[in-house]
Amino acid sequence: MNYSEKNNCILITNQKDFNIEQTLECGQCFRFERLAPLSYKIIALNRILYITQSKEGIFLSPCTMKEFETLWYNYFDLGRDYSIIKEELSKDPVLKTAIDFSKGIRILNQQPFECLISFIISQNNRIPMIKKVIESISRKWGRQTDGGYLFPTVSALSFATEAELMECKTGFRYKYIRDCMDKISNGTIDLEKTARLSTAEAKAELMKIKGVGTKVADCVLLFSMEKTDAFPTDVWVKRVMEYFYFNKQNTPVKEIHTFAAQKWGRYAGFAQQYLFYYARTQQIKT
DNA sequence: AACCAGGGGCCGG
DNA sequence: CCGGCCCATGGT
Repeated sequence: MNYSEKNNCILITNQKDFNIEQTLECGQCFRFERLAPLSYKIIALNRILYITQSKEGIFLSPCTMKEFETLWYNYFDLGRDYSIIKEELSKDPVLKTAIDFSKGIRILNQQPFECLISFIISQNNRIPMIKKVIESISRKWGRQTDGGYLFPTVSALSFATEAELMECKTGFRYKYIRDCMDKISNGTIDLEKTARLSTAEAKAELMKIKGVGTKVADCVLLFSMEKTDAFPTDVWVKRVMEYFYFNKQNTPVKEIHTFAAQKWGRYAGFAQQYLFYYARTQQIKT
C-alpha cells in the first residue's frame, strides 16, 4: 500500500482486500450515503469524508496527510493484513464461499460512543430506519459542519429528554438511550476503560446498560473496541449458522457462540461479518 | 418463557 | 387499501 497527498486529498494505491461498498454496506456502520457506485460520503470521527474507489486507487477528501495517518488509516483498519485472515478462514468451505462474495470487507474501527448508541437503536429495527434515527439525533444534538451534522458528543446527548428522543423516532428504545447516557454521565460506565478490558469483561460492562444485551454488546465490541473474537449473532447470522453448521435445526445463540469461539477464535468476528453479508445478499433461509 | 415495546416497509389478498 | 409480519433485540 502507498499513499500520497495532493490538494487536501489522499490517494491510496495498491491497497489489497478493500472494497468500500462491501465495507460500508455490511451493516457495521450507518452514517454513510452512496453518491455513485463505489463513491460515498461518510460522517465519522467528527468529520465528513468523501471516498471514491476506482482502478487508480482510493481517493479520500478532504483529508490531510496527518488526518490520514492518525485517523482514517486506523478507521479503515488498513494496518491489518486481511489475506492472512481470509486464508485461515477459507479452510472452511462454507466460509470460502462466503468470502468469495465479499472479498473486500474490512471491519471499521468506529468510535465506541456512537457505535453503542447506534446499535441500541438497531435492536428490532431495519437498517434504513436506523440510519434515519441516527441522522435525526445528529441534527438535534450534533454540531453542524460543512456537509452535515456530526454525531453528538456525550455531553450534548446527555441533555436529551425522553420526549425529544421519541421525536427522533427511537420508539421504545428512548429509555435505553436515556439509561445509557445516565450511566456514562455519572461514571457507572467509562467506555475508554471498557475498551481496554478483556472481551468478556468489556461485554459484562456494556450489558449493565438497559437495552444492551448479548447482540448489541458484541457489535460494540467488534466494531469499536477491536475485540475481533466477538461474534454478534442476529437473526441472519443465527439462520446462516443453523443452515450450514447445525443441520438446519433451531439452535440457542449460546451454543452458536461456543461453536464459533472454538472454530474461529480471534477471527470469529471476521467470520461473522463474511457470513452476515453472504446471508443477506444470498437470502439464506432455514 | 411468552409477550411486548414504536414505527415503518413489504407482501398477499 | 389493509392486516399481518418482520426487523443487526432485550426486558419483564
